[in-house]
Amino acid sequence: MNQKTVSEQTLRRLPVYLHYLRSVRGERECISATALAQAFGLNDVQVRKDLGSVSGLGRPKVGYAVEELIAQLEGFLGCRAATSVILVGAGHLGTALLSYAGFLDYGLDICAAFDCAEDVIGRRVCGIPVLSSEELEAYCRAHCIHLAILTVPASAAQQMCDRLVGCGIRAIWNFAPTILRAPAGVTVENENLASSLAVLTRHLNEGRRTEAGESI
Amino acid sequence: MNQKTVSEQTLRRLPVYLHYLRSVRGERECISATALAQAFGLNDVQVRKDLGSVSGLGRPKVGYAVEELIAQLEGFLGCRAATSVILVGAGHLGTALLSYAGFLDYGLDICAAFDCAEDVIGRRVCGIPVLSSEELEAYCRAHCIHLAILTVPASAAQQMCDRLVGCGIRAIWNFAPTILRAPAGVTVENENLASSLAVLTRHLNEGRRTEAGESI
DNA sequence: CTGATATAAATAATTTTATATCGATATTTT
DNA sequence: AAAATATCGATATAAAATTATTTATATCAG
Repeated sequence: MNQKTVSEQTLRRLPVYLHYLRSVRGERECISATALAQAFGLNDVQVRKDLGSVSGLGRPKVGYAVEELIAQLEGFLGCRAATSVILVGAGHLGTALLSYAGFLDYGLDICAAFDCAEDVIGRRVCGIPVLSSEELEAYCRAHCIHLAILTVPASAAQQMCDRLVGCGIRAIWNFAPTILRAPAGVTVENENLASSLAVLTRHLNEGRRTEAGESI
Repeated sequence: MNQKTVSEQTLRRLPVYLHYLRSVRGERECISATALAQAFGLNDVQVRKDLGSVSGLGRPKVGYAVEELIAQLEGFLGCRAATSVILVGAGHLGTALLSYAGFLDYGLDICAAFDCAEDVIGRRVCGIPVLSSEELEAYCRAHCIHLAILTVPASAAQQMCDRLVGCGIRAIWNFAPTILRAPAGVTVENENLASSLAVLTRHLNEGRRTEAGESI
């Protein structure tokens, strides 16, 4: 079994490779690490190392068999057995995520959404039922849900986080612009838009500064 | 001038500090790096180092003056002078972002959205006008736009990226699940949901494996 | 004024991540 | 069949980031 410990950075790149490989499947039988690296603007050795941690059957002069690699990545990332997940907060962003079909490709099956607004409860968004948040605890326990997507307003996030932890959730994907405090054993992944933004605006400002001269 | 080069990891944390500081402003005059670290589950030295790269006026036994620190972070991150930005693709996700008020806090001013669907063109979402994508080039040049948020379907992303580059955009915030190829000088920040997801599901699976025993 | 204490700042050590180098191997060309 | 070439895999090196340790300093209680 190839269950090596993969670094976090590598782990984050693997789904990116997978997505690309899926897009070229059929077009080509094999692909080299060099070609992959070029497609992403990465170092080829890095790609090889990343792939090596889940596969290890690249052939010199040829590369990796696309289908085989896809299968291995899917296996490693757990895209085969779908994980059931709930979404809490069926507002704009929540709805956007519900209607994003791509999740299933990565083994995520959103089975229900929860909200507290009367006018959305009982409706379906892309086939996914929106339930009253009062049913949250009962539903999670009954369906053994361990992963939740949190898209409520920042003001309600921590309170909802506590409720989720209370009913057995072990991982929370937080889209609310707040830092959540959760006990050890519960992972919180903050999808922090402000962070990405900081990187972009720095680039813009650097460009401007260089443009302006700044000669000695 | 404190214009040191800040590492990317640090840069990504700064907006998080800023957000937290804003939430406690008024409540307290000063705050220590230790307290900040605890709030985020980070190492206190790291917080101090991060803050040191933009500020450097913490006082022993007291910490940092909240208001002063906010001002310095805002200055450094460029939250003062708002950057004009356009959003391309007014679908679910696009609308969610348009209605997310928080961007202005980080100096982002979404001044227009573009789409090609007849039924949304001409409408306003949260006060922001949705224009026809045919007007894209003219608008960007007329308003000197350099930053674009891309929320079109993956299939249209690369093509739209090329158009944006063509009309002077220098930074693209890509939400489409594709890798974009852009010339040097144009930064593309991919908001990659699949990567975050990989981290979460690994945690879930690790938990399950440990739970199951795995004794020798 | 003095000493205890909390905290910042500086420095060092560790860990993680990325890149470069090199030999081995399969494929293609001659 | 032999040589050339592209590529993998492993190892080594370098860079970056995080964490630990130490030192210095400001505040507060007595």
